[in-house]
Amino acid sequence: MPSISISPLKEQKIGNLNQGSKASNKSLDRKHWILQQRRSLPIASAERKLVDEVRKNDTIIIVGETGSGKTTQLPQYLFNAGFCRDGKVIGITQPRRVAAITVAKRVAEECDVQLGQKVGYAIRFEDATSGSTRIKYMTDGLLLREALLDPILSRYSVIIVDEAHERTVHTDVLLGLLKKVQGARLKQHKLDKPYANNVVKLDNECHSSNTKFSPLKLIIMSASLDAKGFSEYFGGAKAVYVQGRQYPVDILYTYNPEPDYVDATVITIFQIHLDDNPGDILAFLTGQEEIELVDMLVHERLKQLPEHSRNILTVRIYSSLPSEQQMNVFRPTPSNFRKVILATNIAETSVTIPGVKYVIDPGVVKSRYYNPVTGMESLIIMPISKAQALQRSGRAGREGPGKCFRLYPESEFWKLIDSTVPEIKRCSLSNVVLQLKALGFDDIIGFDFMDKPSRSAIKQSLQELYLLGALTDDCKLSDPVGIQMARFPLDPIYSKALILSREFRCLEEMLIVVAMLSVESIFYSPREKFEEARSAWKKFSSPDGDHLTLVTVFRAAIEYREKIRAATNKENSIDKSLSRWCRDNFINNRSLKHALDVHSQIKVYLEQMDMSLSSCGDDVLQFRRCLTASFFLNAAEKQPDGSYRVKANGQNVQIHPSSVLFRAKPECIIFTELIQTNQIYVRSVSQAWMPELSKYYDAES
DNA sequence: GAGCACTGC
Repeated sequence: MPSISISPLKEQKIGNLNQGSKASNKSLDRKHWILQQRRSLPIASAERKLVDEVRKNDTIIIVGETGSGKTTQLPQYLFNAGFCRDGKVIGITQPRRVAAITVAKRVAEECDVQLGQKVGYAIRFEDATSGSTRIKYMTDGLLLREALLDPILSRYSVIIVDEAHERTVHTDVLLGLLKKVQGARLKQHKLDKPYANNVVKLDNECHSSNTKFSPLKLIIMSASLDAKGFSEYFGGAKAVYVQGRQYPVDILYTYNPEPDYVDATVITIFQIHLDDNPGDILAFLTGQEEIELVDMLVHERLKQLPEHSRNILTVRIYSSLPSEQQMNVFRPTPSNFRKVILATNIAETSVTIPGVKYVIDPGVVKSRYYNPVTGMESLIIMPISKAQALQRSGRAGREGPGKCFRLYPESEFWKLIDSTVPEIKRCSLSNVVLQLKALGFDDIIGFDFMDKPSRSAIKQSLQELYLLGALTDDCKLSDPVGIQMARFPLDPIYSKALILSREFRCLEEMLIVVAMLSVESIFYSPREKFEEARSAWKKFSSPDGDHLTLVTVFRAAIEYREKIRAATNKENSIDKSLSRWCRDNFINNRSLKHALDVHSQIKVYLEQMDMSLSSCGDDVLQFRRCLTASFFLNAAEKQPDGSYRVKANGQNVQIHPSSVLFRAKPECIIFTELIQTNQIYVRSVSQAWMPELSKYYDAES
């Protein structure tokens, strides 16, 4: 693999970005400061070299550690070098929404333009771009959606895939797609012969609309030091190394393996607190329960310390925690206190907490595991990868030299796998397969993935899509069902439910169900207020099951919001009131807001497809029929012992105690979630409608 | 009568 290294220390003049705007002294100071900041970034000295490399190569890999400035600077360098001529756009993808927004804001400020003009961003539910946008930050999933409408991504001259080392499903599918697009555009460019039709088929002969396309420049940016995999995948693409800005972190290992990492974490916290210099501690744990346990243990042992040593403040952070409580980690620590942050791997990449000097890494993570044979997903605690260990220790060196305590011997570290198994190899592929089919790739097993998912996982998804009617007998996308399904940004089974519910005249109800099922748990119950929460939920509960219960919650929220809206017009106070309503009813505010967003987004899609919202009103049976027809793959029958047998595969399951049907135990159920913890549970359960069900399982009945 | 890492369209 050819590669070059770039020294970060030499300074070099950078392009003129402040294009003659008059400003006050204060903002001149700010601009001067920004320019200073930009010039001092490690990447600044490499501007000319990088631009040269991009000119010379169609694909390059940029390896840059945190703090190198690659995400904010490179697009500006390329813009100044003329890569946006003829109105072309530089697109930069991010795995996370927050990153796309914050980076775009920063770059807009650096360029001294209004956000949404020259520099903009686009994420689901939010488009801050315009016709004049030339540097566009977006989530990788969104670019995939864009490709459905414009398969050769004709607006873009350059696409930068950032954080590629994270290897999310979206990143992996995007890499495969971009490779094809690049090939197709190059071929077209060389042919130099415009085609009349507007059909593009990427996996075969390249056709395009009657314009000539310039080649697509591809830049893959990764923070992991090993660029080999990316380079090989892109035919030996050149790798360029850019140094980061990171303080040294001392790595300390234990002499022997720790039998109980929770206990070892608590001991290490106190060891640091009593023996080491001031500085906050970040401890990585696997989940909510473990975090609560460690928090309790720390406070217990704190009582045994002399008064003057009790100056520890603990804060917890994990994703299902309400945002107000998440914000606690950013509150300044009282002087003389040491902050101990107990976090899941949300603190690995998504949230950066200032002030951390010590990291405690027990070396484990809770991770999703998918069994393609049973189609079941479960969460298991497993060892992290070397790359992950590196990422964790790096959290101690953001502001100064730090220390990382790995709660395992060094010999164990070397046994860890190099990098985390890409998500695409451990999740259901139904959505991926549907998207690829819609993009024109018919041969999924032969698709050029960077890491191929297992054959059985692909076959399982093809089978499911076929049963849902998205694929024809010869495995092509069906018209119109498959095509419509691919358009919805939903799980394929939910898309199918929407399409079916039109026939059953209950699209309005199904749209609510699908929106509510597409988000994290709607119900929020703090452990200490469990009973209170349960009685608050009672008023929403429906005897028919959890799905109509969700409909009731959604409608109650809308009704409440409209009532407030009638009284005040201020969006701000409407939001506040709705938050209060959520708190009073033990509803997760963030999840509900998300569901409202999904609901309105899908509604627009439905309108575009001329599917009008029809309601079944009080005809609950009609809704149950539709639910049964949509989720017949998820039907289960009661067994003599009160457990259930899934009709499609004979799997034995239990109704989860959180379901409204937990006690009622009807003869036959439909479920929309399957989860394995101590037992195999189904959640979100409704009564099936037998006559409808027998249509799908008539051989048995 | 249980407990769900983290993202994303």
